[in-house]
Amino acid sequence: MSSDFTAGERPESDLTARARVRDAALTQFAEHGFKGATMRGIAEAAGVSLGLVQHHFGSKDALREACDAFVVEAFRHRLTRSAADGTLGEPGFMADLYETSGPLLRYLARALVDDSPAAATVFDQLAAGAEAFLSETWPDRFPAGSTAAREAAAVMAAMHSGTVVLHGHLARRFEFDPLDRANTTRIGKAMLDLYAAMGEFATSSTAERIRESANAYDDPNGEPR
Amino acid sequence: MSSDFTAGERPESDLTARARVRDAALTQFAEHGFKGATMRGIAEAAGVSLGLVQHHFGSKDALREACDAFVVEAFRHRLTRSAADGTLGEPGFMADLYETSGPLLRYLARALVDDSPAAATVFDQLAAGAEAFLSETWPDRFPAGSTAAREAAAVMAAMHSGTVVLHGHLARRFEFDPLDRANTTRIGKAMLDLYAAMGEFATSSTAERIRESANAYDDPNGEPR
DNA sequence: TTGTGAACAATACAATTGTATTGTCGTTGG
DNA sequence: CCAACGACAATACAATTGTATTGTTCACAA
Repeated sequence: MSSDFTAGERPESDLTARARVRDAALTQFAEHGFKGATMRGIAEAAGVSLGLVQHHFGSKDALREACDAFVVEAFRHRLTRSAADGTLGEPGFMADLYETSGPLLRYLARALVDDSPAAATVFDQLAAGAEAFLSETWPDRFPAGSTAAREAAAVMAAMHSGTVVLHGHLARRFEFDPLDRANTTRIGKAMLDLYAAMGEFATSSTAERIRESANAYDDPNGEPR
Repeated sequence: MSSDFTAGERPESDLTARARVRDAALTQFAEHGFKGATMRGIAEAAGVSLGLVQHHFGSKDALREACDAFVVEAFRHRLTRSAADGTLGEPGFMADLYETSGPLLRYLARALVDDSPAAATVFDQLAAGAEAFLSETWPDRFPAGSTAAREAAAVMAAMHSGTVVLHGHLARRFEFDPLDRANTTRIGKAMLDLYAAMGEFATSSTAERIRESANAYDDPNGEPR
């Protein structure tokens, strides 16, 4: 509640010990995974004793739940705000997120592949936001509540999350320091270029052939429903 | 070398014990992560003793390296083949991959976020394939060897990998069993629909405004170089 | 003042886990 | 025939790790 983890620089010392432990846990979980992170490692990173970590959170599972709740709340804030001004569908949204709250996103990336319930919640919110964006922008193609909108939004959420979860590999290919700011906008621009090109591909005859072969796979008899 | 892990059904019993241990390790590592998986769990899943796992692979790290090498080789095969017939850029490629070699992909998904060297190799091959696809399809927009091609390809690799790494969440939103075949094609079709729509967005005036604001961020002075 | 409880630390303990050691059995090469 | 070697198993061992226990300090209310 009272951590400025999401806002750029943090004093690191004026935080309550409990908040410092939670922040350290977020980083350790993100870096080594839930199993890989240790209570003692978290305590050391937070500059407190092992006993204090237990005193405030009880168990390792409870600590994870606290981290999950914190991340869910932080992203809910962020997502509702971006959904309000309609920037959620923009390709730069994810890159921007990574800039302002790196540790949070790295934790979320881990949680997404460990499929913790918190990650599912955030992903669902992301997909819901994407669905709203698609339905508002193209009401004809993605009617609100349609499965077309729902499925396209899910894919959009997965693909855009991919640029976050795989941010390390992306950075290696871009040849810049993954922690360096002012470089994440290049990812957003590359996404726009890619979308522009692949948009043509998706409406080409080649793509149409792919769609048909996919239909044939879904329905081998080729009969109309 | 002699495992048909990548080909649909596997007899599970006519494999050499060493291969069965490797296959079990792939599944266990994919399911619980490297730290979370245990030697004893792998031995039990393979139906052998703990001692045999050590006898064949020496240590847990060596076992991971063996898994890495196997996965890299399997994907190299698959990618070079798909690059040959030009299907690598098609949105259904990833979904198709998931169908035919699910355990392999789940292992790769874990490796990608644990950033093992093997995952980096596969991702680089994926990005290289995507770059070739882009440069061949749009030589004007993505000239071979240009940074535009390189960066767009990296983003494409990350986004498409996202549909694999986050396949569990995708399946939850699609409301079908992630292990069920004949459903992954719907992901490919949704990707085409999304690309078609976002392609228009990427060429809209809104996107152009985004590009400009990104440029301003890169170069606050706005001065020409 | 006193005592009550929270913040914080140090230690003890049992379970897990990777690895080393030792042993058995079947095959194979001389 | 037998020695050697690899496949395979059982056990032992030390290190790590989560958690329980106990103790200390200090603020604050009665």
